[in-house]
Amino acid sequence: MSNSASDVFKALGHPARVQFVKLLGEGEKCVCDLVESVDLGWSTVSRHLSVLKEAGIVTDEKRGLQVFYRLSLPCVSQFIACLELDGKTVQTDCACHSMET
Amino acid sequence: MSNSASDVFKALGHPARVQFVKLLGEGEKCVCDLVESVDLGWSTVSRHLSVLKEAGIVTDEKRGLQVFYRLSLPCVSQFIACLELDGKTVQTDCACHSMET
DNA sequence: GATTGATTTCGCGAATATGCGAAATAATCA
DNA sequence: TGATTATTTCGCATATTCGCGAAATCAATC
Repeated sequence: MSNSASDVFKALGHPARVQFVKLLGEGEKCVCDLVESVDLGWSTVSRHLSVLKEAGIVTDEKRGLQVFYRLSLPCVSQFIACLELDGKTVQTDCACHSMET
Repeated sequence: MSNSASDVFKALGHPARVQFVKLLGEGEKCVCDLVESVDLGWSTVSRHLSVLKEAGIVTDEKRGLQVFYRLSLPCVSQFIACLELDGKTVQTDCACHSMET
């Protein structure tokens, strides 16, 4: 009955949040970078990030004045790439839950 | 801007729909099977299935009186299994978009 | 200690999703 | 043809999500 997978999916069910995960796939970013990448206000972006955080998809760390976000569920970023191959190709490999602490 | 990946995620962002995808991972099922697997009325289940269909995650086929659903995006079912390993294990492989027509 | 800069929280109205029962379809059978 | 079974569509009420601007935090600096 308890379906934590659906919480992860729900958290990813918004274009801005997918966009953030894609960017974070390149490495950590501060909120300012993420705000720039999307046509939304700071408060809205912040809320989207907290949704991703609650779902366990990202973590944040405050350094100085800025807050940096990074992917904590790297397989999500790979799965997105996978979806965007759009039915054409057969797949490589999927490193769900890579072994970071 | 157009983020079809987020449409797939949004479609999966409900426990019943994840449940259906998991069952369909075992093979095709008629709507009656899916209704049984969940505590919701027929009309609700039917709507959930149409959400999955619109997102390209399942296809349906009518045979006689019954409608059968099957996964059209098998990697989704694998990704769910992957998520449910819950951070413990390193991953096998992810057959996104297997080569059915 | 007051100010500045980066980010989050709050409260709101508007849009969307959810679940239901009733009615509509569609295929089969008598 | 009319009844039966399986499923979908519709309309409604409730609940959740979205995006915004204003106000609140919080760390660094003056």
